[in-house]
Amino acid sequence: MKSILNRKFYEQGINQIAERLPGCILKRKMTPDIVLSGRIVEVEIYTQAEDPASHSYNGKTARNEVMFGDPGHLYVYFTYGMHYCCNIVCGPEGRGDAILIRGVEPLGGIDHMMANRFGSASTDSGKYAQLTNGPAKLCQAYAIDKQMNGEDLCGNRIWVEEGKLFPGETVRRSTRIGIRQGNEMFRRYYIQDNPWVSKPGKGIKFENE
DNA sequence: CGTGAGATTTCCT
DNA sequence: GGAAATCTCACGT
Repeated sequence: MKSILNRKFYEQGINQIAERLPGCILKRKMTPDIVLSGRIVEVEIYTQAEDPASHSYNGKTARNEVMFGDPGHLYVYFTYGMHYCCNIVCGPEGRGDAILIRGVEPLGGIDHMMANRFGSASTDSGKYAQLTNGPAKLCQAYAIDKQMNGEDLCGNRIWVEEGKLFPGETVRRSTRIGIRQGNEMFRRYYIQDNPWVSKPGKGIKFENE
């Protein structure tokens, strides 16, 4: 069993956390017998101070207050009237900084993920390819909703385990997806060519091109 | 392939 | 009132 990322990990600088998260394993215990797991392949940074795209940019509200709390907790928000997305709160406390998890590669509990997303376990390869390659998709697969908002990632319901990149894998950076402001910053980190990375829309710029 | 509508919460103007 | 850190489905090419 790999080691669980501890509070110290989440108290690092947010850029360093974002660089290290790809390759790490997101796990969620549903029951003592059912643990969902997947490898993080894509994240985005949002910060309060200089980022107009961040929910925290205009200060604390009832919705975003978790972002301002202890690092290493989960910030879950509801958007577009339909979807939940989950973030990892980063430090320091009092500042609204967090990292959005945008894509994971399913590893364990896949039948349960399929049931959470499509209503029943399925072997449909088309559905499987759409299981967790987007922020709202992976939340649905992991059954993460507003009840998980504020959940401690150093607890025993949901956590992240240490992971690494395989030989040949590279973390690249680009501008972020689906935002109108702050879209000049290279704050999206993803494993190049991994099929579970969400599809970039138009207007995305890549670093080193 | 592409575009567009609809799901309907939370926040800001 | 309108936009938003999204996704799915329908329809036209």
